[in-house]
Amino acid sequence: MSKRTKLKDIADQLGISITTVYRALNNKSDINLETKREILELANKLGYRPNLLATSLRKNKMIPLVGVLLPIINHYFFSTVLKGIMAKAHSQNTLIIAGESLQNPVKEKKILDQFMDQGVSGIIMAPTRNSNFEKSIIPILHKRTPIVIIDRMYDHYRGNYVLTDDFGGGFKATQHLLDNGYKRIAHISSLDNISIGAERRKGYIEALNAAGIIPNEEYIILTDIDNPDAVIEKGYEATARLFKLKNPPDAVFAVTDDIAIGVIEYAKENNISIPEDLGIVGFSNSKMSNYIRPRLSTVEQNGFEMGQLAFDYFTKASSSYGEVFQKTFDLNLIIRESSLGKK
Amino acid sequence: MSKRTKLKDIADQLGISITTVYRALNNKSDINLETKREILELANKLGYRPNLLATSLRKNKMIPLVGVLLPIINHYFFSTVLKGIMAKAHSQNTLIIAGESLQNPVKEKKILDQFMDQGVSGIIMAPTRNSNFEKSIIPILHKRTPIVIIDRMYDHYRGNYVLTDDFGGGFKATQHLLDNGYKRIAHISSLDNISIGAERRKGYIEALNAAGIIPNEEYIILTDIDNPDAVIEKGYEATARLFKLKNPPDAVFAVTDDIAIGVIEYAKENNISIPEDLGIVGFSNSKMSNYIRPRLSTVEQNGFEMGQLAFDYFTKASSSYGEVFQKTFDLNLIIRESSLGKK
DNA sequence: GTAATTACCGTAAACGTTTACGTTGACCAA
DNA sequence: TTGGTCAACGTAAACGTTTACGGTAATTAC
Repeated sequence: MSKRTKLKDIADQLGISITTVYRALNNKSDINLETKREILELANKLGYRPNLLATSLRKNKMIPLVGVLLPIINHYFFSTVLKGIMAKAHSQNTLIIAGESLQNPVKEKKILDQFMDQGVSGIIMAPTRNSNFEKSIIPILHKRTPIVIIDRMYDHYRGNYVLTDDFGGGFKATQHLLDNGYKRIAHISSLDNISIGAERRKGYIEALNAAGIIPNEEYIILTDIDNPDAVIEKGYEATARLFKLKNPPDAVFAVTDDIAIGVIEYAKENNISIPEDLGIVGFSNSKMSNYIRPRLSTVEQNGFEMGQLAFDYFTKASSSYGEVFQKTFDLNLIIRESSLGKK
Repeated sequence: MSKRTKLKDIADQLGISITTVYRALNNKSDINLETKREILELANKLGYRPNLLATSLRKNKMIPLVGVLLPIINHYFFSTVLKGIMAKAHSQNTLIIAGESLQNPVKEKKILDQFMDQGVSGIIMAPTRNSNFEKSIIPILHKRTPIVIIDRMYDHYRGNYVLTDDFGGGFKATQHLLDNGYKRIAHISSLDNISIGAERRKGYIEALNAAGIIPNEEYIILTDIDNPDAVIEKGYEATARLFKLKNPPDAVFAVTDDIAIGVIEYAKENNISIPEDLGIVGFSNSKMSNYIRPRLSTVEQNGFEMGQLAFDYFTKASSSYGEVFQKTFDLNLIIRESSLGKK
């Protein structure tokens, strides 16, 4: 593998100066046409490509670059977050380098390192695990690169973030089911390592408590939602477990719309009618939730808006010293057919 | 706006050398603890951030960067393509800068320019319009940056690409409807500016011709699918138009799953039973297509595999002179409930 | 006492491109 | 001849960080 050719290589081979070569390649004046022709020919032969690091350094102009790290890319909510970030970024001539952690803390760390190596001027990320805080975030803070956390939270994080009120969302969803007459409300949740799952579960439990209902351990199922292509299936399986209980639930609050769709799939196959026999509420207002039948009641999450705000926070954080920007969006319940109450 | 502080600023203010400042900020040895403390304090006060251009230039280390430009980001097919590209890229320590053209040729050109300015070592893109070839692509080829076109085509493009056989897909879908007894098959297509729409439409027409059926102009509706959030609605409207005809169709081949879902929505609202009164086939095998009822027959497109191959082609093209890599995937029909034949 | 070690710090040259400025020789006018 | 103009090219200093190498003073060893 030969080294990359630079101006000096061309200059040396032709016995002329770097400046002349530069002039030829950049259409500057003060150069003989014949010389120029020779230079262009050799440059082409050697496959010369300017080193943009040197160029930008000298010209003191660098396109700002922001790293965006999300757990899953081909997922409606996260890809919409990315869209929101991009909308703002493009309007400010900022480029986005995107990475997918696939819920893998090792991969997350590696990508963040690459972001830093590449010289991003900021990072917007949804952490995979609650446990990766020190390894992933601290080193970045130490290099004074602005971070904005989105959607998910670390316990000890005190920096910029754009979150949603997952607790409140879980609370509202559960209370809505209670209000519509459902008594035995189950909850299909994620494993403990993801903050959003824990928060929504807390909201669910708190809503039950507020109604004087003692949460039933059997009604809470923790399931692995790491693999996006298998989540619906996971929801199906969890529902199957719930309906094997002596006293099955009459409603399910699902931590995710995809889980809820799995619940619906199970109900359809087993002739359980929704919402009469089983009320369902999902989470995120995915595109699908509005077109499945019965149309799925869900908690609205505006990924686009969140992404835009996250980028705004990055911008602000970049031009301020130590100031911290934080926002937790309230979540609205979208009531559709799947939770309209028992017959 | 004050200038960005550099090592020299700190060195001057403390009356020491740049090297010492450097040692303090990078945890090198050969430095007095007290000096280090002073430097860190001042650096923090001045908000020092290393210039990563200079760093990378000096270290002669630059992480390879590939620009990926897609029409829409929060769309199942394209986000899955992106996922495929990333899977390969991450495994090879390559970073991805992603852009969204939103079907806007001006935006497309601008983002491509930014990619080049940033110094990408390659570009993978799905073109927005058939018309933007010269403005967008030629300048990149001229700079000898490898390009891989994905999913969509330019008429005069002769470089690397990863496509699907949209013509064949349209043909198979239409023929399948014919085989299942549908006679009056309509087609909801995209506007002419997008190559995939034109190809699928050709396949539809060819299949009719092969069956000895003269395509009916009234059954072909061209609709704008640029705005992803409105596509389902567009499908709904197009269907409404079809059913206002004296002789409405008994089947619809939709250029997109989202369009097909709009068709289904219309059918449900108007008590048109699927597949008995109306057969439907979509395109792309979106996640939703398998969970909507009736489950949607569709043409399978493996975005993940396409993305992976596109990245492989970029890699190959980078290390070869002039060799061209091209692949057109055959498409399989996935037969589900929405096209099972007339009663 | 001298020699060797150590802790701390500075000098200067890189990385590749860009640019202000200077130089050379040719040509022409007076 | 002198002076001036112009085309064509070169010199050298930037951009900010990194690093090989050298230097000084103070400490330790013998």
